[in-house]
Amino acid sequence: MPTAVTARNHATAAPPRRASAFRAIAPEAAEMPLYRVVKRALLQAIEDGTYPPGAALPNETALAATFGVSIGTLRHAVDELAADHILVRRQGRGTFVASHNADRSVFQFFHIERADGLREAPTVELLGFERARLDEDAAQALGAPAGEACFAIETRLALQGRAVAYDRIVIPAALFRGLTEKRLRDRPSTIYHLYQTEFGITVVRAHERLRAISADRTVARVLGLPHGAPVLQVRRTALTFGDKPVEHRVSTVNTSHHDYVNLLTRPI
Amino acid sequence: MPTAVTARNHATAAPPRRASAFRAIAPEAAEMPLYRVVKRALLQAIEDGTYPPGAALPNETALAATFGVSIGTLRHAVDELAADHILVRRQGRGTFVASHNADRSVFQFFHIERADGLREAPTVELLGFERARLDEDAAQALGAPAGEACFAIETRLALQGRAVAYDRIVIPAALFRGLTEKRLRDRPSTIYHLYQTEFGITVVRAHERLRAISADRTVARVLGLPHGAPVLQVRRTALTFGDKPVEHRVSTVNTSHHDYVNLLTRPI
DNA sequence: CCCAATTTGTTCGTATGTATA
DNA sequence: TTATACATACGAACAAATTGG
Repeated sequence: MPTAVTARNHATAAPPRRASAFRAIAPEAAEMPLYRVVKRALLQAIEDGTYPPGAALPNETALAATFGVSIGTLRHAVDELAADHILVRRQGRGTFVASHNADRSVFQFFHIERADGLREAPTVELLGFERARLDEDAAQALGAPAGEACFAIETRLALQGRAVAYDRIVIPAALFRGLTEKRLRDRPSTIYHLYQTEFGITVVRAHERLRAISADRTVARVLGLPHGAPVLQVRRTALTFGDKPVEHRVSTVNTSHHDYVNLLTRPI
Repeated sequence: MPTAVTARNHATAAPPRRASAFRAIAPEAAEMPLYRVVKRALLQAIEDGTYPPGAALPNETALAATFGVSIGTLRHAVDELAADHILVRRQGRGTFVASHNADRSVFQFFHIERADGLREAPTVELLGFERARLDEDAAQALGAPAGEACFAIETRLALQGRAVAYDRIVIPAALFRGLTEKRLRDRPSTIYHLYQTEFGITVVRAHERLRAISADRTVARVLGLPHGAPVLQVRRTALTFGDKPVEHRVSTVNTSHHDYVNLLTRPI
């Protein structure tokens, strides 16, 4: 729950701007603007489950009162969280914690579309599920020691019945305690939705590094390509709050009929 | 020059919110919020050269007065333009029209970096320059009829002396009247800086479609790769204001030692 | 080195418009 | 229709960064 703080009066006499009780509980934020302190507090409340995914936040007036800031300052904080896809605002309804419905996962994290521009959600087929140990690459990506316990998941993604990508996913076992092949197979929605609803892990952003490689035997078999065919390799690190890595994924994509699409910067 | 408008008083009596002279000069914006009308007017002023790249805008108080809006509304408009990299704000100095210095071109439009994460600006070598006619692909990307006159430019990009990318650039001749190989070769900075300073064309964003292909003879020769090696093909359409396409570029990248990097969403 | 002027950044508060249930 | 919530717009005061004297 966000900490209640005493209201401050800005225009009069001159209460020192940095002396609010609110700031006192976040000493590391000493020289941070107030709206950013509020943003952090909201993030913290989302992380610790005070406001779970899909939940509505209190209205702006109430939130501002809770934090002891003006509604303008509160809105500034919420604006940034909305820009980061952490919150979703809906006029007339409220402000909600973003949840990993199919749309979000597809539009924010899935970048493959047909060469003619048709965009749709892939069908996912589970090819493998096993307990394993982090190899060097995955360990580095996850910021964990090599050899640590993990789950290794393999899936094949298809668009219009055509196999398009072969994904090898590595996630730390410590974060996903109790994951079983059955739970993974029976998930009703995307895998990021499963992370969120079953393990309380919300993927908020990711970075990807791409290169062209030749299909090895495994890739060729899974994607139905000739051995040695050029394929796109996408290495993704998915991050949760505080830029903590929670998933390492290597996608190998057949780009004969599909493209990886990158829309740079925001539209005007 | 931004059009001066009579100031409106919001809090009192009740002058109809939609009846300002400002709105009257932009009838298509009838149902657009005021801050967005201001944003469009600023964009227009930047496009038509009232505020050229690098120029300082009048200060916020003056701009707000010019448009006849409150400073909060003016700031809302400027905020969005800054988020779009059209304007750059500097506390204590002013607000400036973004210009295509090397940094901007590199950080906003160049996505190749060494596999170990080292990021630097490429050295560019001009391989070819000729007048040509738009082929089907380029015509579609540029939204122009095939066969129209264009310039076809070929460059090789190197990082630390190693050839990394082979770029084929197509730009409409009509937009770049007077471009010569010498002017291109003698440019002091990036090619987008040349577009901006010599032809008044500012690239504000772009979209890219990526796929893996096999190096043909030309690519193999230019990049020093074996024929058939897997390479990354990046097809970029660069856009200016109003999402008007101004450049079509096909980059072919040797990703043996470098990656194409995509940082998804904004940092928190 | 410090001071004053200028400009954006932050914060406050209030009133009204618009979408939703 | 009414109530609620976010969206837009107004205005004011002070903080912080920059520049030039």
